[in-house]
Amino acid sequence: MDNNFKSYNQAAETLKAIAHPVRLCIIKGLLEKGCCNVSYMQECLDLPQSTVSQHLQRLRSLGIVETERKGLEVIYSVKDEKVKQLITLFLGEK
Amino acid sequence: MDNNFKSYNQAAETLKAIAHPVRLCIIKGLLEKGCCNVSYMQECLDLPQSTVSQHLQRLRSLGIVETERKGLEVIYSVKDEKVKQLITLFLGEK
DNA sequence: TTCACATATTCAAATAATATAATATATGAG
DNA sequence: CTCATATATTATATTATTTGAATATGTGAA
Repeated sequence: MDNNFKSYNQAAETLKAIAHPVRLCIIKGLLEKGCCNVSYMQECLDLPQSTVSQHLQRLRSLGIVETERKGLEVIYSVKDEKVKQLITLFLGEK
Repeated sequence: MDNNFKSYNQAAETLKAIAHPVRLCIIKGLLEKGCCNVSYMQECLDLPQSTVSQHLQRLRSLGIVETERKGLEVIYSVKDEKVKQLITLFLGEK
């Protein structure tokens, strides 16, 4: 049981970002669909636009998801491989 | 992107319990050592007894760790297999 | 029983996370 | 340029988490 504060803090930060039902749903959905724009997620989740956007920014700031602009839309997809594995582990296949 | 609230909430609850530097350290330490009493963890972590105990109770209430009393001491160990895999994934081998 | 030790629980204060309305920015069409 | 649409940011109120001192409980020894 060592004192590697930094790695524990870093792992905790990533896990906290994932540990929310809406963000789990976003990540799972992105994995199933491959990628997705914000409006579509917003419809599926039935949440205010700013709520969805803030969840997405949180995931993006940690490198969990990445974005690509396509005209007016911003397309999100899951980037972090460990997170992909984690979701498979906790939310089943696909 | 379905609406399986229940499973997302349940997964989020477990992940939230893990997503804290102290609790990560506890779980990692338990995995490395196999099992451990509270006083030892308290020393390693250099935190007040009630703080450590509260973190442990949170992990225990979700079935992430389990306990066995041995005289005055209570021995903790990691019970949840998915959590073991998650820790290996995020905090390296062992 | 009484005592010492190990652990658990309660309470209160401090801090962090969440949700949403309002506002701002970016892009493409006309 | 102006407008409409898609997305991001800010401000703030609400709620949840974390912490540690104080207190309580459980166990074994004498």
